[in-house]
Amino acid sequence: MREIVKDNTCKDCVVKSSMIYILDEEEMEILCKNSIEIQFQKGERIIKQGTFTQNIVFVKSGIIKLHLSGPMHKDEILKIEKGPLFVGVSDVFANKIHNHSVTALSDTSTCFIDYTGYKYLVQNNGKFAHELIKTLSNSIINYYNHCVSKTQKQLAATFAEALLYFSDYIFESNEFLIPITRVEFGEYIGTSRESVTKLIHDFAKDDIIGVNGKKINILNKKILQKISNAG
Amino acid sequence: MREIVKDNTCKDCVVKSSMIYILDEEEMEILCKNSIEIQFQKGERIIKQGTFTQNIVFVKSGIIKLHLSGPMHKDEILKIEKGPLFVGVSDVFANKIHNHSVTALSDTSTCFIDYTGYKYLVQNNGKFAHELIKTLSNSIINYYNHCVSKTQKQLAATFAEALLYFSDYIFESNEFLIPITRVEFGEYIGTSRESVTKLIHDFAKDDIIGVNGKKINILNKKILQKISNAG
DNA sequence: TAATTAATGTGAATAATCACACAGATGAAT
DNA sequence: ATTCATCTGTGTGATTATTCACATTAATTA
Repeated sequence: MREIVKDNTCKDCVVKSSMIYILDEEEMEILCKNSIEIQFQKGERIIKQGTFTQNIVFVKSGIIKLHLSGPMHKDEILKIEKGPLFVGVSDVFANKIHNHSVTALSDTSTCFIDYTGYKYLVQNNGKFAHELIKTLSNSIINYYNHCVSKTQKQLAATFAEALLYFSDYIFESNEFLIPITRVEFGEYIGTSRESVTKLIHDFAKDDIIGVNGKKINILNKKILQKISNAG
Repeated sequence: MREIVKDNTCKDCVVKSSMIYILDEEEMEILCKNSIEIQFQKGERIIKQGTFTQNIVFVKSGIIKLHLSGPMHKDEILKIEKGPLFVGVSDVFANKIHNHSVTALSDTSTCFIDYTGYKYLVQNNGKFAHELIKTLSNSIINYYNHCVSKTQKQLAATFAEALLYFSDYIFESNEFLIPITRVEFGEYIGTSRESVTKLIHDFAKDDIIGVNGKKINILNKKILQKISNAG
């Protein structure tokens, strides 16, 4: 973990979320004073569940997971996402305590932003608030759909969907390194490590994917989509 | 379904959400012009998934379900809630189309509010926006927790949790009529109708609950909580 | 490099869940 | 009252997924 403090980081930063474009220079200054740029290595925790909310975290680049230790103290991955995006926002507004953790799945570049400036802008810039509400709303709806899909589909279909998510959204390539272990993959699609192993081998056996450790090759995306849709 | 159009409905309405207290009289007028009070009977659909978003719906009183037809065209109940609360908010801000349905589980009194006034207030009253953001944030976090709990707990624990939810939150009584059928209960806790039947009978056999059709009597809440927590 | 830990693969046994079949109960519509 | 559709209870075999017990292979560190 490496800290870099700069003046006017945000103004000069090339990575901007859609929410930031709404702000003028003065407002950006409000948001960014006391902000700190921090780098995380793969595996490092960015936000820890149960700690007090002090910052909104802007993930400039990198792949991250949102995960939650459930009632049985078993970890579950809520979402896998990539920068640029804000994380920790709902916790800041809902609670004094972070509801879930955020961990880097690749080397990740972030800005920790003191939440007071963020809250000030929400109350004083209607467009900023509106943009945030849109983001939160989308987030809810996506998670509703994700959850229902996971519940109703059989394991193979959920697994296929996850592979397509990596291929089409996260990496935008048919060849990639899975950014998580088999255990984590189980925590993501709601099954055991062993079942993940078996699914991978079943799919490889049918020449749907090529596998070499963490390296995945989508060989037949059509069938993958068919399995995902068939449920 | 019965429509009642009144002038200044909201101002004189005794049922108010926390969000409404923020508004002054002029702002309430903005929100409520073109609002229509509509009554729904048990079983009637209030919002239909797939239709265009035109209104925010304020549920004044009554029990409702949010439900979503999933990828396999199987219905799943996302949430069971009671008024007063707003529904349809995330859909209005995220999309042109309703992502999920809302259906009355008891006779329900609502106000349909044209969303343009609502959006105007979000952009021009920072406190209103802030309050909405808090509500949405809480909603996300609750659903994260709900979902993880449902995934990780065994069926009996999820079922026990649902009974406690009805008893402690929805009805605030140890004796109540389940507001849903066995099929819907399955759609809510993620199992089949048959399994719900079996769970009910198992719990009744152990004298944890008394059952007579839809009528439920919580006989031993301690054990129910223990089962829910044990996972 | 050896020692240690974390991650992965596999088959067999076990458990959970589903799908179907059939019967009875309830309730709304005519 | 009669009809029809929906809702409910219960058992059974089939299907699906989990767990266990190891074996094996990276990855990390002393």
